[in-house]
Amino acid sequence: MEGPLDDGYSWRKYGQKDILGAKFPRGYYRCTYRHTHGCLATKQVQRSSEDDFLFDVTYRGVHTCNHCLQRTPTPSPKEENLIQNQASKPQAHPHQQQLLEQLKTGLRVKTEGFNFDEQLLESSPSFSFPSTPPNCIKPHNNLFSSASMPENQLMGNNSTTTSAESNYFSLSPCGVNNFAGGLNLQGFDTEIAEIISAAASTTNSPMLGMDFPMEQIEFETDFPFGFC
DNA sequence: AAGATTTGACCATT
DNA sequence: AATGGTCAAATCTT
Ligand SMILES: [Zn+2]
Repeated sequence: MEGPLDDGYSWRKYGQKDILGAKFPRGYYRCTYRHTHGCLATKQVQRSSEDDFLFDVTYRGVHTCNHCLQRTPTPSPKEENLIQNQASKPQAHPHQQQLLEQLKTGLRVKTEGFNFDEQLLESSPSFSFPSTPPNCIKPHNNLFSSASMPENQLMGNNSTTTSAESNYFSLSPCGVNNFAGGLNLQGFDTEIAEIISAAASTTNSPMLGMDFPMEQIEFETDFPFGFC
């Protein structure tokens, strides 16, 4: 029924747990192609305690399944409005939805330096697996960045989804995480390749018009073998 | 029959 | 002992 919007990948649920403090259980998913293609990407979905239509989604690992043709994430299209969310912390960056997409698609993102977009764009589907080769693609540094993008989706039957995409993007240098928002990644230490968490709001209250659905993505990278 | 979900047991950490 | 994450058998869906 409702879950966070589709992120374009296909996942297989392998567990669910009640988490202390949370009113809803957390679902554990791993890439459908784990065995067939050895893809180790996983994600966790947790419905937010307070905002009922918010979901925190945490991605871990990158997809190495070049096969999965990822469908376009969620709804389609285009849209136009964006809403800045209240939230906020980060600086908003206007253009870059693509980024998001990429993010979502999991193909990494990170840019090295600090800043910006341009580079981000490069990360494209072309290369795929980071697994082995550390560096290159992914940034050698582990910085993690977070972005948020709002998205709307109506549920019920008709789904019109309008969505906006404004995103915020923030990067921080090695190690520190500062996303205030909502989640925390607990320790990042060992070997997590990459974690991305996103909170997506899904359906909203049908009637009320506003929700600002927002989706937030955060992710953390660990040094593949790297440094930092 | 094959693939996906559900769900409690089981394991690792703290 | 309490938590969070994963496994796997039973079950449901294609
Ligand atoms: Zn995958």
